[in-house]
Amino acid sequence: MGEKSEQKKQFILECAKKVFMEKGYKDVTMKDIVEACEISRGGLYLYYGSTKEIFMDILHMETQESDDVFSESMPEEATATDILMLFLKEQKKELLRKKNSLILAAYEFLFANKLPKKENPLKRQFDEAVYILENLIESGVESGEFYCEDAKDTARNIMYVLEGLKITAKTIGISEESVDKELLYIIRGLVIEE
Amino acid sequence: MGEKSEQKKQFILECAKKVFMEKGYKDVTMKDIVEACEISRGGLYLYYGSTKEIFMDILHMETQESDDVFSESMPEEATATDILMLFLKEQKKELLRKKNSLILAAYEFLFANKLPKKENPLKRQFDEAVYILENLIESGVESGEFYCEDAKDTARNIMYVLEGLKITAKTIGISEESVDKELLYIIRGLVIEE
Amino acid sequence: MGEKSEQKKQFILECAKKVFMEKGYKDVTMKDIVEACEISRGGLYLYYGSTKEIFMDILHMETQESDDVFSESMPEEATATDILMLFLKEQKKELLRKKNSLILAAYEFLFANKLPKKENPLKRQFDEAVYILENLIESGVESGEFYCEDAKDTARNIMYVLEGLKITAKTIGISEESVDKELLYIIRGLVIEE
Amino acid sequence: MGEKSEQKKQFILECAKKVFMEKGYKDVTMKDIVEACEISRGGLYLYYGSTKEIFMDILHMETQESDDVFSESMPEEATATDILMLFLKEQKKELLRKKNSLILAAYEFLFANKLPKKENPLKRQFDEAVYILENLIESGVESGEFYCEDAKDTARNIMYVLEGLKITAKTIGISEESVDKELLYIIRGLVIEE
DNA sequence: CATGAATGAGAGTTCATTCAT
DNA sequence: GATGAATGAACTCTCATTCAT
Repeated sequence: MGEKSEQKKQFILECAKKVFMEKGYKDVTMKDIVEACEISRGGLYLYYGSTKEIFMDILHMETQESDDVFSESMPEEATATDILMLFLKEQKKELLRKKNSLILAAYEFLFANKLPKKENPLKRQFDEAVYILENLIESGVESGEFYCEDAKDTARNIMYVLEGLKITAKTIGISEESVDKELLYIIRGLVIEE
Repeated sequence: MGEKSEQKKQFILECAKKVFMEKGYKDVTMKDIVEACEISRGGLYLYYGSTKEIFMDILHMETQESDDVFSESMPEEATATDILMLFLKEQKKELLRKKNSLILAAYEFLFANKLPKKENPLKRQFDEAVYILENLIESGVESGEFYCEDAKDTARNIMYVLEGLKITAKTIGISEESVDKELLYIIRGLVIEE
Repeated sequence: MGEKSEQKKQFILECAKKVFMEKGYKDVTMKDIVEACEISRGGLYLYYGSTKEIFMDILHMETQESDDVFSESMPEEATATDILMLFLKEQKKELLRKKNSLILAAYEFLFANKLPKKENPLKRQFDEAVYILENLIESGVESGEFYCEDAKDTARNIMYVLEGLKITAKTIGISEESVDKELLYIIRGLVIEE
Repeated sequence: MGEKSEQKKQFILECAKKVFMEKGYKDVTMKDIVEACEISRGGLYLYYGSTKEIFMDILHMETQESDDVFSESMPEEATATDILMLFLKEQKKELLRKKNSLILAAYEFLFANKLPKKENPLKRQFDEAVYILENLIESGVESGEFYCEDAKDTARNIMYVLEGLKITAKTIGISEESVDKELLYIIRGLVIEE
């Protein structure tokens, strides 16, 4: 398969992604994806043999693209607090998003397919986020903005809270107010108020 | 439906529960449940019209039974710390359990069926746990065991962390060590060390 | 599955047999059989999971029924020569039959599925025919009708010739005249002419 | 089609032959042959429109090449008995061969495609073998090695036995011992023992 | 000539659901 | 009430065949 076929794969992934965002993982059939791509039944099978294959590629694609939150569009003189606030705001936006989210599909996928940790893109994403948060916290401590005994432990704790909020949002539902309250709790545990 | 029919329903729920624990929610077919109950196909339809109906009843049944953690087998003279430790230990046991858990099925179910908050048994369960934790924390503060500015906020935070650990365990996997570290983090944030 | 289901199976086998006689083995699909039986797609799968299963049952059924050639409708005073002639005549009829024959399908089936000898109904049928022929020849020798050095060897040889005629008829074709000539050759090698 | 194209056809036939030897006739798809030839899907269709066309050409090719058994490597002074023995030995080798045989594919092909006798290469091959055997027997009779009333009839009979052995080997299976016994039976019916 | 991506028909198989008994 | 045979819709997957390049 040459370059062209790589383009087609990309095209399929884009179309399929919409389907997964709409229907989650388990409910999606090859037929759904065929229809979303507006290609033929057999045509899809030239590139992918199952929804699982497709979803794994989407997951890899997605987790590659992300984490740019921190690097992108951040002014030079931003304080650690600024960055933390921005990060949490992004997370809030993501977890309150009703549509256009792959989270549900990703969870469903991981329920059904226990990946070895090395190949689990969400594991990588989680660990990376912890690492970045840790550095951020340390820099905040240095600059006197934050108080924190162990940056790594705190970073991890924040991530678990965020995961908890995410799954809560998707299962029992959560109000924006509740999210705000929780994020504030995090911030208050960290930032030194004057 | 008479009493007899209520018994039969109970019987079906018990059998179906095993299936859901085994296979999650989405993969379970009426056929699976028929086979687990060793009743006839038509027989099952006399009581339940879909796996969804069945699972909803199981969920209600389960959330009714639970929360006994706190009330059961707790000596009179137990301190708030004792009770908290016991609670967290229970949670740890639950979230590390590989089999015999309905968590996955429940998540899958809630992904697929957005219930109104009032009817969502997991919402009730979450709120109850928060309430109980809150009281526990307050009593710990009163007894001088804990330090805490806002018992309700802290209780909620702990619950989100636990939810985060639960979903992490089921998706990207988590080691017992990591769980312990996190629970310790919670305790250290609360208990006044001498 | 009770008695009723056994009847249904019989019914399916009868219908399927016609299909196999028509189309051989490999070309027959479950759909063909469904249509021949005039039942539903899923209905067939209640009884048989593949054309292979069906054909094996047909083969067993068929080889059970046969070999009655010798026992049926044979007058008491029939000589060995009479019986031999009748047997060969039956064989001739069978091998010249254009339609209504399972031979082709059976061959195709055995090409594709190497059965262990014990389970191969054609093996049993062949061996039985050899045995019966052997006894017939011996009785002919005793009565002075036949000359033969070794009845078993001769019986076997005759069966191989018949097999050769059968496959020839089905592949390169054979005229009735050629069959007659060959059967005559067999008879002349056995019967003592006056 | 030029010479070059004829070469390509030859190449395709050689590759396809291996596939047919491996899988028989019916199971072989154009895709299989494309893969075996390592050419493009469309490329194959430039030369052949179906597996049937391909197999017919292979069959013609094969039956042209054969029958060299008698002509090849036969010493001048060989007796009729020597030659007969060699012939039967060759036949035995062929019919016991498990792999690398087109017999099965040829049978399957002829089951599915009733060729007019003139175009049936196996018919030609059979007739030629009868003719050669007939001459051999006559020469053996003349040299006093064989006893035989009608050489043509005997030749034909031998060929049917061999066909019978061949199909038996491919369907119900046959042991080398059984083949030997049968070949011995043929020889004893012909050769004058001293 | 040669390529191989694309198409769509068709086979296999599984289940939710019904219904005569 | 209870049964389980029967139905048919839906999905997966594979190929023969075509056609733009």
